[in-house]
Amino acid sequence: MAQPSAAGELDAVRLENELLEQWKSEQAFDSSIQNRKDGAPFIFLEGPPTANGKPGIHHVVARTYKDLVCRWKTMEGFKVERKGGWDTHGLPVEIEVQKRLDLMSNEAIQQFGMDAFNQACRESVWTYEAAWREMTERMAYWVDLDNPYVTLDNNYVESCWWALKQMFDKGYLYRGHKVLPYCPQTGTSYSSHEVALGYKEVEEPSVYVKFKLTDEDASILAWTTTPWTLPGNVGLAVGPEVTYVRCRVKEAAGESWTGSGGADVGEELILAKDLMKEVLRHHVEIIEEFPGSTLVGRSYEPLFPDAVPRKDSMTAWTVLEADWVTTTDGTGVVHTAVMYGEDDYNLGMDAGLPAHHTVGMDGNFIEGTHPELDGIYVKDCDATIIGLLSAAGGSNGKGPKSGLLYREKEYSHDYPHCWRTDHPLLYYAMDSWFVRMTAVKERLLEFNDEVEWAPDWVGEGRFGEWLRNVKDWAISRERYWGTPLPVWRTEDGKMKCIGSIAELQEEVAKAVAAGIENPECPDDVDLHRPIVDGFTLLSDDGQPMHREPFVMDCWFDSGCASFAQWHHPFDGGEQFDASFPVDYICEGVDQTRGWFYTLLAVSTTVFDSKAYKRCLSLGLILDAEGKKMSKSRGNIVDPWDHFNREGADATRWYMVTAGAPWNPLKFDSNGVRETYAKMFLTLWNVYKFHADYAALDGFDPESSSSDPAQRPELDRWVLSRLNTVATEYHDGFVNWQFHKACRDLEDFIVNDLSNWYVRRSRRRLWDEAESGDKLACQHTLHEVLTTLCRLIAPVSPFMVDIIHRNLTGSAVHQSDWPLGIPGTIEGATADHWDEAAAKATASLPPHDPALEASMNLVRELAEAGRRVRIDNNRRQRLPCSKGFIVAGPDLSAFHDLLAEELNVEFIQVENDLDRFQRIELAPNFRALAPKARANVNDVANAIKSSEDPVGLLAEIDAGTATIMDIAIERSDVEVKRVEREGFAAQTVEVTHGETTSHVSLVLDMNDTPELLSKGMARDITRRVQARRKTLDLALEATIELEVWMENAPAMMAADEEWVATETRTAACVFHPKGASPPAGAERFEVDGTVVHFTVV
RNA sequence: GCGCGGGUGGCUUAGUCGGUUAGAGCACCCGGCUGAUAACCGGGAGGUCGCAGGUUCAAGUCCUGCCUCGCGCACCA
Repeated sequence: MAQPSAAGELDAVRLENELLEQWKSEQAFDSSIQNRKDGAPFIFLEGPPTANGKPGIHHVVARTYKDLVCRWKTMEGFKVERKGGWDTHGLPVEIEVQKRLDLMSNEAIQQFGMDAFNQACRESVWTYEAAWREMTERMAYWVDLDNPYVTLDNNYVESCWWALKQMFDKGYLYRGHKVLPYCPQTGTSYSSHEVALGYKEVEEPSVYVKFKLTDEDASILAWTTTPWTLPGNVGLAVGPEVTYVRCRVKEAAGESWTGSGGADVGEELILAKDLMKEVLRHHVEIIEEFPGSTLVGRSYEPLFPDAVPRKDSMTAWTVLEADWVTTTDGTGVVHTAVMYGEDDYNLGMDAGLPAHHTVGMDGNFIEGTHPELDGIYVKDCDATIIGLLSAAGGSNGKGPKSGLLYREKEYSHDYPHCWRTDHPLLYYAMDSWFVRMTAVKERLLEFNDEVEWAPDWVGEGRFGEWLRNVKDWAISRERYWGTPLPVWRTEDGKMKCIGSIAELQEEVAKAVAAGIENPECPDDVDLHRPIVDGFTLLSDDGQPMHREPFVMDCWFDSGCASFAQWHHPFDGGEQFDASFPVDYICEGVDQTRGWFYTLLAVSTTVFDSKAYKRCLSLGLILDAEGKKMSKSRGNIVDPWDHFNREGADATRWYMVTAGAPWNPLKFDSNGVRETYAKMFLTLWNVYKFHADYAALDGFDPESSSSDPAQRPELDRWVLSRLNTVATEYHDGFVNWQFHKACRDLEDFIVNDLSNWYVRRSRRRLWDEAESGDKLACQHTLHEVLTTLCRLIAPVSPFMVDIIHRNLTGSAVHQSDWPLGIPGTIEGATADHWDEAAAKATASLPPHDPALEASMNLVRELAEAGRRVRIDNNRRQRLPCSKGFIVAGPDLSAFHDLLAEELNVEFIQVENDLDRFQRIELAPNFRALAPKARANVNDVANAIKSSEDPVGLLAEIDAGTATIMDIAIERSDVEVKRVEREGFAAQTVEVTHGETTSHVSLVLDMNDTPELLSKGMARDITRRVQARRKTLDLALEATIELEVWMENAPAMMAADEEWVATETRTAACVFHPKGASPPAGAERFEVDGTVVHFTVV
């Protein structure tokens, strides 16, 4: 029944594609959850991607880690449901549609019709859904894409409304007028976490401008990097404590002065004393010094007299004081344009400056600002403004002959840009809605402390720092496609927040009853613009209320995912209660200010709870050169390149082993190939070795048995190694060290399993007769392979399922984790379970550390033997009569194995250590240093270079050894035994727990006729085998062999026979000396012997 | 500018409490081994451990400053 069939050649891509079909028809994903329906729940929450962009390799990375943990936990017995999700609202969608329909302004959209526009958005959302689905399925990310949560669904939106109403009722939601980063191209303001996405270094003209005082012939100098804000200037701010100077220009500027601006001799300028050197390009004399406070109240000439109406402001175009003014930049005087800077705005409101826009929402100067500027995009006006200022008398005609520009300087700094359109953002005063995050800061920090972050420094450092500086969340957008802000407002500011469709219907009915006309509001009313804009509600005092014309920041939508995915609180109450807060989320580190934050922000303000318990924050994906992958760079790696070449297994394994999950991953296509060749090919060949012989022999693991305790050392060794490696692997998973876990497991497969166990076991399976030894080997391979399959399954799910199915008849993804299934234990939760009970469910082979240590030594000795031969020029195939093992633990159980590996006739244990070894003493610095202090090096040298180490050691043991007045004790030195010169020997150092010992291997280099004959037989055999292979003969095919030799050792009959048997020769002829070989015979030469042979 | 994380042979990387020969893989060269795979084994070449100071008997490791890359922050006027 579970009898394996032969493996066949590996075609990873075909294998994976066929398996995908099988999984689909078996509903493997679904049953993997159903199998655990009684298990403790482990709650995963999928961060919703946007389906209107193509999935790239970085999505594969994130999905690998999501999938890995979910599969692992499932195997551990937990019930891990995985609802897919799609983020469907917001700017990315709108921009895509705007581009396609050529609607690059808000007017254009409104002309086109909001209704039609939103319909286009709704469709555009799914542009790449098929591509996402294909990628997701192909990489075997198991997630329920058939019942995903979708942020545009009415139910989802209704839950978001509900959440907003909770905030509203708690007083966290408020309407404000603030200066916000604003993008005129998209016509929307941004929240700080969106701004953070778009900082770019730019070089811009900065200008030093003269503000001519009205009552005397002097100008105050101020600096700005945004010349376009100058028409809006209505004030200057100085630090009251800062020392300013008034100085007079003594002589014209030097030749080196370039660029616009300047000053005449005799002109008087005012600026901070500290910044004179930095700013001034003229020789000046200081006329007076004074604190900023004496400047306060002075008035100056507006730069652009018609740009801002004074209205009733008493303080416009005067000097104000502000304590945040410093002398680190500029002139120590801050140009204040009320509407275009946060500080400016606050200062302006306090001081009563006129709040008047000189720039429209489209980013162009408003009519009436200045004839040369009106209607032009502000960022295109730098040169014009500089020109106007520089004219004689300046832009207002009241300045000095030299104009109002003192100096121009290119200035490079990081400036926020729109993360969608790449345009510079303008700080712009506007109406907006906020969530009062500052009110819950302490709670945010407390909840964050409870989250298990991987790596911890993202939580403590990066995210913690963000929370400690938390700002109120600007959640409204002047856009069309999104969750509408459910707040209705009267003209005089009375407000209602609607938290459900039912409530909306109720309010609409009320309004209709009061005679306000309204469209129908059915149960399935579409909760989008413009439908919701059409409803007019009634305030408690009988006034009409209109909806605030905003949509929500789309990050708010995804921040509601933990409950909105269940339509909480309207539906799915139990499901929500049982799954909040979630156990695990995993996204790129770029989500720190994105989803990681909004999830916590929403859960804190709505539920006063954290939203997730564990968060794996992944590093950025870079290209092979270490550059960020981006469409514009054209260095995006298409996952299909690898899915179709090395397969998803290798791609996933590569990603996990390439580095720690939180480190930036340099994605190297070669690395995927290497992983395929090393890890998966090796695994397949080990499996093939087992399966092919198992099929041949009709091996059935269930109908035969082999007591592990009775198996040969080699078997018990590999099983113990498996135990050790599996345990460490599991610990790695627990500690998020997936990379280390997988690297070690790969090393086990390649080194221990393939290169030692299988290599050493090959002949055991060639035996055609049934034997206990063969059975032991088959059972061992069976156990090792099935356990490996289960360990690898969460990371790379394909090949191991094929192997597991063929070996056991069951799917690996329905099987149990070899280290136990805590999820099935009575009373277990995702966080706690009975450790002892969990251990009892583990299924690992016996652990035998002593055996592992011995085998380790054996392997070292085998390697030492090869070194000895190379050092002594003795070819590997020529046997030695004796090999001596000097010192070390008892290895008699491995003598046969060693003899074969070393190609010696006989292993002898040498008890007289001094026959082949001598002693070396090495200083133990750690012990010596405290005693010898500064002399430690001299003492150490004396010990190292001792002429008579044996004598010295004897003195030390007798307690009479003294070097440089320091008594040397046994613990001050390490005794090393090394091979004596003149022998064909090598010494290896082995550590057995605390103690290290030195074991030497000595080979007897003397030849005998028997040895020479044997060696020659092996050489001939090896050449004939190679010939068989090139002739592509079947394994069981027999041949006819003829051999001619010159200058050869005499061949023993037994050796000639051995050649015949090994090479499956029916008729073997060794021609006598002197016979000449036919032309075309194979020829080779070894140690002076020339051999010809023919194979027929 | 401030904060975090890096910088180790051509490439990728390990390096614990500071301990004296800085370890591995890929690639390269030489040799060996193989009815064993795209393999394996041995050896070799290749390193100013970003730079400069400092602490120490001893620094890749600790301290200070600087350079550089990445990420994050922002009241930058």
